[in-house]
Amino acid sequence: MSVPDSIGAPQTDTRRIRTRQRKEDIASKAAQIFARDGYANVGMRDIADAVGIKGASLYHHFPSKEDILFAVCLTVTQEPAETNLPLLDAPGTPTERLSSLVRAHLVHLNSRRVEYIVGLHELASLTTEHRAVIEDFRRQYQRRVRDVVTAGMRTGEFTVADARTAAFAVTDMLNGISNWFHDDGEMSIDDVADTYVDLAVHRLLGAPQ
Amino acid sequence: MSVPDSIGAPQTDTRRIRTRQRKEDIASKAAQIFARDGYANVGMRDIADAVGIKGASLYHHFPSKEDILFAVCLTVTQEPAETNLPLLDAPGTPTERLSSLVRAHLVHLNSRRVEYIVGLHELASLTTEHRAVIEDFRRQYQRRVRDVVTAGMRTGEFTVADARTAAFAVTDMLNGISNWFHDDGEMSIDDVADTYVDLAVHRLLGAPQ
DNA sequence: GTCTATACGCAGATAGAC
DNA sequence: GTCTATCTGCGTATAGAC
Repeated sequence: MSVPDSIGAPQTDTRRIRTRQRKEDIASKAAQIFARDGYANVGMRDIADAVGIKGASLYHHFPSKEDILFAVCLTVTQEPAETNLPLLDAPGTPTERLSSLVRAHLVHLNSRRVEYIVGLHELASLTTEHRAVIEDFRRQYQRRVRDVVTAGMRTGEFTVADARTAAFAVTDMLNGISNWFHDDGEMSIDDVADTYVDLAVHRLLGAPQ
Repeated sequence: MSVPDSIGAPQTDTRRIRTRQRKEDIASKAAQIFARDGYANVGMRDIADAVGIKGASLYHHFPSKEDILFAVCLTVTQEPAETNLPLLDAPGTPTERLSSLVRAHLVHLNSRRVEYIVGLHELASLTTEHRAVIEDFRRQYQRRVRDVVTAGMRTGEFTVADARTAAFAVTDMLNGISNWFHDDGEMSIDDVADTYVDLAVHRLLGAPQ
């Protein structure tokens, strides 16, 4: 409200944004290398090289190497939980709502493909505390998928017998894509999304059409 | 043929078998710890402790830690390739043959659950040469699944549009089970196998019944 | 085949200047 | 916010006796 604030705040914000972008750049570059070589086989110096700074400078942005891994894992668990799950609360049938989630999931997976590889493979290298946070997000996501499957079973749209197993089958199908899909292949991610809505929602779960 | 041979050979064989069992014991114990803590976070001393010997003694059985990992990875790629894939050459329709493969795959996965977790998560820590061997087995397996899907599409049993994508969906579903299935839950592995034959072969691929 | 003792290189992390 | 310099410990692997 006061004059000092209105002058000082923008500068502080700008600096904060630049710092945040640097953090995101580090996490993004690190994810690329982690995905290719495995978290444990990557040194802080390797990450620093990719960013264009020296190893010690990384510690200005992250307190430890494990915190970089944690940031990468959050990207593929917190972001989908916060961005995709609300789609399950939108109006529409279970078929429509789950189809939206599948599409959103695949768009996100495609935009963060290396992060998904890391997040699905390197959980064991997180501290117990960080791992618990990540697994909470995953459990939450899994539970919401299971719940919409149960909802579709109640309406009669989905014809499977066991919601829990079917939900695992669906999420495993979706996340598995990170291991074989490449942007430069014959199919676009939208092609894959169309195919997977058909395979998972209509065929596997039995939704009409 | 000579007397010395007929006396000496059994002893040598016995020793060879004992040595092999020791190797398998080491690989099996190592797989358990790798699956829980991650390959890179496990020391040779940890493995040795689990086996009941000292760290240095492991080098009598394996030339390096990475060779233990390689042995574990072979268990979940070479064994299924050699044991399960012949089921696809047996008499029967594509539906029947793929259903046999799915059941055999899940029985094997259940008997080697921790090895699957390791084999699916730690490939990046293999040497380039070993990794190539493992990926060859996986490609071979994936290709044979795709081929039987294609065969089923030709006979009209399977109603999917793209064999490659459908085959990935099926194998990703199957392997994903290693991350959530536990022997002590409500379902037996045979229950899961029945469910997955239904979900993957009949529902997802569209085989009648 | 297992042991004790040890070599030794690497990688995560810190100190402190600029 | 990045640098140079450095510490330090850990963990794979080896040597060689039993």
